[in-house]
Amino acid sequence: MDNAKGGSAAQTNDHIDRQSAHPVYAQLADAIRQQISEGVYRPGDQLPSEAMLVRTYHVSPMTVRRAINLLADQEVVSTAQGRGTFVKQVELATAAFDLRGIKGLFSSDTATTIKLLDGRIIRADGRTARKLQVSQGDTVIYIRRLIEVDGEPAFYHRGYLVYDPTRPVVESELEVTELRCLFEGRGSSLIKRGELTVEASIMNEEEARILKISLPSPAMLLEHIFYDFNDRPVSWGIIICHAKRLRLHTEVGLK
Amino acid sequence: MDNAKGGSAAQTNDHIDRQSAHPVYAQLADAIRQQISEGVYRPGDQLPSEAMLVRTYHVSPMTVRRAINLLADQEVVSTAQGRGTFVKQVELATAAFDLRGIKGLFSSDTATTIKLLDGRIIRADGRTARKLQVSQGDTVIYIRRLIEVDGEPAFYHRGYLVYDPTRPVVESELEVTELRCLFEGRGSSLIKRGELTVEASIMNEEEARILKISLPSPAMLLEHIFYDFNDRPVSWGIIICHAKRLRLHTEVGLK
DNA sequence: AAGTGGTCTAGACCACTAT
DNA sequence: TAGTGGTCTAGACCACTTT
Repeated sequence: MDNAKGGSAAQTNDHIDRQSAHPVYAQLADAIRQQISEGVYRPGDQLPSEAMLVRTYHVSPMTVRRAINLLADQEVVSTAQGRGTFVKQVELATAAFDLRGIKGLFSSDTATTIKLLDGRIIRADGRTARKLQVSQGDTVIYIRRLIEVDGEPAFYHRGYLVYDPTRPVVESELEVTELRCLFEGRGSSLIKRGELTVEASIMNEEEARILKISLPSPAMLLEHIFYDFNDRPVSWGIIICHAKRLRLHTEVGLK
Repeated sequence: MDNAKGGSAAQTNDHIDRQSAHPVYAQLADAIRQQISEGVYRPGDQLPSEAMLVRTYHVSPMTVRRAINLLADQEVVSTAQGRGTFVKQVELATAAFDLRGIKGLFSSDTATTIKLLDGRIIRADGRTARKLQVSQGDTVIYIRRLIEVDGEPAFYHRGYLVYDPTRPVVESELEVTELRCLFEGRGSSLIKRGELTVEASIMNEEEARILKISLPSPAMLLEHIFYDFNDRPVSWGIIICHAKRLRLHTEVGLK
């Protein structure tokens, strides 16, 4: 408005498109992220104050706030009350690996089948009893599954479920429950939370035979345990696969 | 206000404390999360509408919005324009493992030392040349480090840095740069982004000797590559450790 | 005292979904 | 058409940091 005179100062960066389907706060966040990526603002640098951004981009304080919050959530900037907003340096510790790769195996058009190798009632040994918070010797359901991808054995799953006489388990259920559904987010609504641990391992003879892999072979081991809404364990188990099947990859910093 | 009559209907959940240092939006998010955790709202259930929450908790629409956004970011609920807000089911694929455990080794009071085993200029082999985007045979800096925790060998790091004649590397720098700093978030401000890959492996003879581990041994392998603000590779390397040193753990769902 | 981020209001308007 | 989430405004007030 007030730059009628001295026209040459036209900025190239205050182009917020009000007509766009892309929200203003996201456009603003993108604009700032872009400038960081281009090196306009370097790690450690202070960003323009929120008031300044309000004037520069002609948006309301709340909108600027939201854009900054977005960048802060993404670890791109950090804010300090009373001091300012600063560009963050790359921090390895915040790198996060996810299991979206595995999800693809189930949800997409990949030919993934789950074979039930074994499913029977056994008595819990010490380890299983501890994990499922039952007494040693109590009956639990033991299942072994083989997940095949494109006709090749890929994942070998051994799991233990608490045996609930009031809710008998149908065998056909076992084949799909708890794995495909959990990865797709259609998990049983009985499950409130779970814990996952990933660890490197060396495949043993049985695992190698089932997965048709020659020894010795590095393996990735995924242990999982799920709890219901009473915080009681529901199931515990281990998924094992060849190291190459479960490579965790992530990126830090800006693209 | 309008519940002066029929007093018995006093809710136990509309207790937003305006005096608290805990922001209202966070208190509201906590209250909703708590009710989900208690089973008041089950996975798949629809939450009260935002307008309803405004009336129930006597806060402004923006504040409700922010609370819901928080829960949506945390994968606790999902929103659908025109339909409503719904409680999410546990989804394994969104589980994210981070490296905060490693950070603790460096930043805390743990006795962690970094020993430079080797640091010299070599000619890049095919693999290194490809990773660092230089020509095969070009000079690169090769370093080997041993990270000891509480006097015990813990991580073995082999890295390659592009050799920049304009910015000679001091040996003492090598001992700390790029590792401690990167984990603590005080990484060189020259680095814009990086890629990390975690993979299971079996320790080879050299690695086992340096880490003082008997073979055979499962190992976790962390490959990393960093880029500068010109999107040119700066360094590439591999950190290897015993499987038990790098166990990735995470939780899904609600506590 | 001046400048910074942090929260919150009380609406308005829009886009989408159901009926 | 009514109800839902989604965005945005134009401030106000507060807490904190720096000078």
